[in-house]
Amino acid sequence: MNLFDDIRALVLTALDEIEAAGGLPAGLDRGAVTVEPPRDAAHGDMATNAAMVLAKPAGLPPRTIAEALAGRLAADPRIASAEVAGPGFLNLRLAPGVWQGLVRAVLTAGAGYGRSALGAGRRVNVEFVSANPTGPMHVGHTRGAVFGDALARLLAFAGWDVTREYYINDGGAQVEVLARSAYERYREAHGLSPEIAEGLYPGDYLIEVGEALKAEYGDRFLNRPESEWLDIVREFATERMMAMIRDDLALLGVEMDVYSSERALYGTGRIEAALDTLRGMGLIYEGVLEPPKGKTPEDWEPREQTLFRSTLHGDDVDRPVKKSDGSWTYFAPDIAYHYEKITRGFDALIDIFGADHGGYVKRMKAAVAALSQGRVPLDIKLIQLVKLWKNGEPFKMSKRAGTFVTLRDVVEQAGPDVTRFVMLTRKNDAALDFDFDKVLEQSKDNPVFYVQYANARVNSVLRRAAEAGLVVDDATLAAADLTRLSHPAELALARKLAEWPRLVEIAARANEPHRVAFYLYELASDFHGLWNRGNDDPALRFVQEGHPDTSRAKIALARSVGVVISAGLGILGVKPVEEMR
RNA sequence: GGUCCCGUAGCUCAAUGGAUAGAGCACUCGCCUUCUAAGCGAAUGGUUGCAGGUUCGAGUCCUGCCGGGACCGCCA
Repeated sequence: MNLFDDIRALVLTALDEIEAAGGLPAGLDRGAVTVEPPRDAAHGDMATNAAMVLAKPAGLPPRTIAEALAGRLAADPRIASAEVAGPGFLNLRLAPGVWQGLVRAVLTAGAGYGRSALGAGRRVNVEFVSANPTGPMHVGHTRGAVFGDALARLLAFAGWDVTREYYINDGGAQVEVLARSAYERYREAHGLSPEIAEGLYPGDYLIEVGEALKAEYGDRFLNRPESEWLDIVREFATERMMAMIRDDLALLGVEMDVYSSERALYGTGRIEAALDTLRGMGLIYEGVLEPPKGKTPEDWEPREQTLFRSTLHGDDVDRPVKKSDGSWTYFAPDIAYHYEKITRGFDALIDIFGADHGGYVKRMKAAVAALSQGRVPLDIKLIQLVKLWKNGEPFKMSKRAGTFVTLRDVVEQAGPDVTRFVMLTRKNDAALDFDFDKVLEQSKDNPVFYVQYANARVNSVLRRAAEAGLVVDDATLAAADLTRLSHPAELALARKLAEWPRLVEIAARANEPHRVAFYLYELASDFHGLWNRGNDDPALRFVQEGHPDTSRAKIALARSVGVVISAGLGILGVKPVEEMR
C-alpha cells in the first residue's frame, strides 16, 4: 500500500469528474500529475501539481482548475482540507483517521510494509564486485560489494526477481602473474628463498597457497620449466583466491547467486558467436584507430585491429576487440558475457564498477544496446573511492596485503553492520570518507548509532509495556483503538511512515540504495524528537501508566516505527539491534 | 586534447523538474544533572562555481566556460 498512490488515484478520479462536468477538455495527458509530500510541512500533508500541469494544455488558469479540484476532493472523507497555494499547488491535509489507519496497516503488513510491485517480477541481473582473483578484497571492493548487495535487496523488495552475479576475471595475464607469484611461495614452502620479482604479487596471503601447493603436489614442480606447472598452479591459485574472496564477502554478509568465469568463455566459441552477431549487424570491422588527441603515447604507431563500431551506439571512438597479435582484448569476452546475460532472459542488467572504469561505460552500453536490439537496458553504477581515516590521519597500512587496506581490515575493526551502513551514507558517485573513530562513536553524531538507538528505544518501550502487564504483540496493537493517537506530533510521525513505500520506489527506480539510509536517519530523528518531547510532556510518553488503551495506541505507533526501521536496515543488510550496550 | 564524475551554509552532506534550497557538526543563546539512558531546545548561517537556454516552474534538464578528480589503442 502506498498512501500517495491512493491519493493520486483520488485526484485522477476527481479530474475525471471535472472533465465529465465540462470543467476540463477531454483527453489531457495526466502522466505528469503527481502527489507528493510538500517540502515544507506547514503546507500540509500532501500536495498535487495537477492544476499547473494541466493549465497550459487545458487553456485554463491553474487556479481555476485547482479550485474545482479542491471542491471535489474536499468531499472525500480522507481529505480534511484542500487549499490552493502558490502558483497553483493544491495542498491537502488528511484526516487523522488516515494516519491512524496507516499505523494499523504497518502493523498488519509487518516486514512486508513498503514492498512494491514496481519490478512486477521482472528479472534483473546485478553484477558487482568482480574483483580480480589475485588477492584479498580491498576497501574499494568493499564499497562496491555493500552497494551491490544493498541494491539487490532493494530491488527484490521492490518486486524484481534479482540475480547477484560475480564475473571472475580469470582470463587475462594477471592470473598468470598470480601463478608465478604462488609458485615462488611454493618454492618458499620447500625451504628455498622466494624471488618476488617486480610485478609479482608480494602479499603474505600467497604463503599459504604455496604451502597448499606443496601439500598437494609435493616437489613435482620444483626446478621445472614454467610450461609444466603454469596451468595447474594458475587454476589452483585462482580457486584459492576465489575461496578467499568468498570468505571476505561472507564477512560482510554478501552472497552471490552466480559466479561466471571469463576463462570459461574461451575455446567454447561463445566469444566468436557474440562477435559474429555484431558482425552480422555490420558493427565489426578491421581498421586503424586515431591516436588520442593531445596526449599521444610515445610509442604510438598506427595498427590495424578488429574494431567494434561502438560509435553507432553513443560511444566516442570505436573500440578494439582484438589486440594486434590477434588475441582478444578484455572487452571481447566481456561482450560475450553480457550477450550471455541477455540470452539468459534478464529484463534488465546492472553493472557496478569502480570509478576507474568510467571510460569503459559507453562501450559496454553500446555492446548491450546492439546485442539486445535496445531491448535490455544496462545501467552502470560507478563507485567512487573510499578514503580511510584513523586518529585524524589517512589510514593506509595493512598487515596482510602490504600495499592496500583489505576488506577484512575494515570489517574486523568496524564490524559488518557499521561498515555497511556507513558505506551507504553517500551517493555511489561521490567519494566517501570512512573514519574509524567516528563510525564507532556512540553519539547522535553517528548515523548508524542514531538509527540503531531508535530501534532499541522501540524495543525498550515494548519490554517496559510487557513488564507492566500489557499485551503488545503486533496483532493486539493493530487492533488497538488508534483514534487515541491524535496529537499532531504523533500523526506527523505516522506521516513519515507513510513515505516509506514511496521512498522504496524512488530509490529502486534510480538504483540508489543510499536513499534508504537517509530516510532511516530522518525517521529515527523524528522518533527521537517525539521521544524527547515526552520528557517535558508526559502525555506524549508511549507508556501511560493506568491507561492501557491509550498506551496500546501509542505503543502501536512506536512499534510501527520499529517495523519500518527493521525493514529499512534489512535492505541495507544491517542487523537491527534490540538493545544498546 | 577528449570522455565521465564531482562542485550546494564555515565543515560533512541531503534534496523522483515543484513553493521561502534542507539536515548534522561548528559557532551563539537558553535548559537539563536525569534512567524516556549515552543530552534537550532555539537562533545565526545561501548569488546551489560562472554565463546563457528549455520549462508554468531549474540545485536538478541542455549548451559554453571555470575549478577538482578519474580514465583515454596490444591493463583488466
